[in-house]
Amino acid sequence: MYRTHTCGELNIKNVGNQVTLCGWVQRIRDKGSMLWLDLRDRYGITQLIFERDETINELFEKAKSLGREYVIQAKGIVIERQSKNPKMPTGEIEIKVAELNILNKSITPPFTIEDTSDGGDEIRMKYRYLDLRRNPLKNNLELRHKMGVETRNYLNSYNFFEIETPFLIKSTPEGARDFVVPSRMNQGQFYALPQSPQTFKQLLMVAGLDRYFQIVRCFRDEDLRADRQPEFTQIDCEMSFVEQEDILNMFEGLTKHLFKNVKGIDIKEFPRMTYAHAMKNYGCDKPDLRFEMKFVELKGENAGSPLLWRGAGGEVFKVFDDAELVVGICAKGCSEYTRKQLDELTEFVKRPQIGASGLVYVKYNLDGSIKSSVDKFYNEDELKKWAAKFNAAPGDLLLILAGKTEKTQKALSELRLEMANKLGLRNPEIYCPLWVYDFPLLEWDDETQRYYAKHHPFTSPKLEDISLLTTDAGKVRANAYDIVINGVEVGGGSIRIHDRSLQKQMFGILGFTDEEAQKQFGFLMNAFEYGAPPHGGIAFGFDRICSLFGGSESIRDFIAFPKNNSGRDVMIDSPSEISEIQFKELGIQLKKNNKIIGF
RNA sequence: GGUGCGGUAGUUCAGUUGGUUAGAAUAUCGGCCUGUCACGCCGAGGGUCACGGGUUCGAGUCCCGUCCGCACCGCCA
Repeated sequence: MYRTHTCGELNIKNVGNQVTLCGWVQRIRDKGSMLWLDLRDRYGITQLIFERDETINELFEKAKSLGREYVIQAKGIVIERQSKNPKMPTGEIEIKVAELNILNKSITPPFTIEDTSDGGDEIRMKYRYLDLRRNPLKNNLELRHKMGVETRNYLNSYNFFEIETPFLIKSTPEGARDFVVPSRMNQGQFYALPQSPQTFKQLLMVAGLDRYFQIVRCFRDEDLRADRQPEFTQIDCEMSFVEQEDILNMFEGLTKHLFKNVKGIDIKEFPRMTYAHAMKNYGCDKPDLRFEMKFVELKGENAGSPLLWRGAGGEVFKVFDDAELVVGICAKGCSEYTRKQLDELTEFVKRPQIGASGLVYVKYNLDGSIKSSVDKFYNEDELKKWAAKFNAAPGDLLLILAGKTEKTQKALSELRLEMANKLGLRNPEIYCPLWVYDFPLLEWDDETQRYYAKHHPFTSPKLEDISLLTTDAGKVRANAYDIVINGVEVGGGSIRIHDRSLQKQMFGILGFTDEEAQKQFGFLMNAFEYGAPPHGGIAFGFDRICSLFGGSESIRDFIAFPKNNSGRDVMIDSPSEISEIQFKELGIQLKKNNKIIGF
């Protein structure tokens, strides 16, 4: 037996016990004639003590020879410490070692294995197996494990079957780029890795399995971000004989179950908000509801009585006059912002990524006076009317953008988050989930001059909008919904089409000929002819919800072996070239630097 | 595909207008230390300044290109 206990469990009650511990050398404190060693494993740290006068010389010298991250086995007796350390769970005891075995040596690690390591991202990624020894990463993986366990517990209790679906499937042109895998046995043909098990889970519904889930890897060959990996994990779910309401309730339940059982937090009923409402009030379809700061329109579809028509002295303020939308937010308590701070906010919205042309501010000062960047155009009375419209109090700052509706909403939405960051309103310990529903079914793409499915092509249109499909398809709303927490889209789904002719019509609207639709998705439409039940589902971004629960924005910290920005695994150095033989077996040639590789 | 920031000791970083032998902290190694727990004290070693080219009497520093990393935009049904 290698060990009798772990390094996290011994305490004052164990004093006198003979124990054997195994672990890694965290740190050695060598005081000359006595030496302490912190021994670490997954469960914690236990201090070992070696004393020159009381231990045989050979043992003491062996202890002195150890280095960081050596793997050792120590046998000894648990004793009470003379000076205790209340900061650690095992801080009242230490092990007086009688026998020490070096199970494996370690060269000096490239960075320190501490909670706050001295290593940067790059080096820690290269030695990921060392980084994972650190508590923060280890705790993240533990959180992820618990999330998986609780997800299975909940869904199992509601009769969901966990069913695996294939990874080697068929490439389809819609949506994200596929990762493709060449087939050796079918030369010239390729599998694709699934972007999601979408069609398979629908076929499971046709099969009558009724309730399915899978915690499953999905693959998308698109550019990466802090919250996007080429392979990522979804909690993928589908149910038969359900309406939207049933799905929302079931998976609001799952989310609450996870909060309760993993974080110990009780969450109230989730607010529900239409897509249109979210766009109008927050400028985006995944609003962060930890704070208000709702949009107020001074001009636009929802402005009510316009306040902008007359400028002071009869002058017309062209920027506002010509704008499709004039909309702002009220930043509480920010009227004292300096010129420099306001300039920084202006720079923020003018960055190319945001692209607003400028920022109008109105300071509602504590003394009740008003100072704005448009004083030339609007007198104090008019600006006070604006302030009233924003429900602003003395001490508040109005920030106003104008321009094309979509762009302006997006820019103000970014500004809203930025102001909330500055005001400390985005506490990662507070969770505000909500449902957003009634998404548009389709999105028009100017470049290709066609509609794309906003969710995916299997999403059903709302019954009352179906007549619009042939007349004004862009206006059709879908039975689609997202679950949003703290401004993060953690999941989304829809009620699916289960009728062959409607599915066929949908492909038609997306620009597929009947032949193309049949070739790509015939298997699904054929299945619909054999008694497909009404069904719908949802998929949660598992990595994202884990990182959210862990209070982090980056999903990489919640994946054991993630890829970097360019889709590389710098530890194993993939992707990598393959041999000439492999090319030949696959019947593939590659042209690289004007040289043909393969054959 | 695009924008921005970055690449200097094992590691994290500093490095002035372009000017002598490129520094600090930490890690490593050696010495001292009987209650440490971020131990302390003394000392030592450690550099292809990412790579290639250019400007210059002289480049870590300025210019161009390449590579790599991070964040973001496009993209991600």
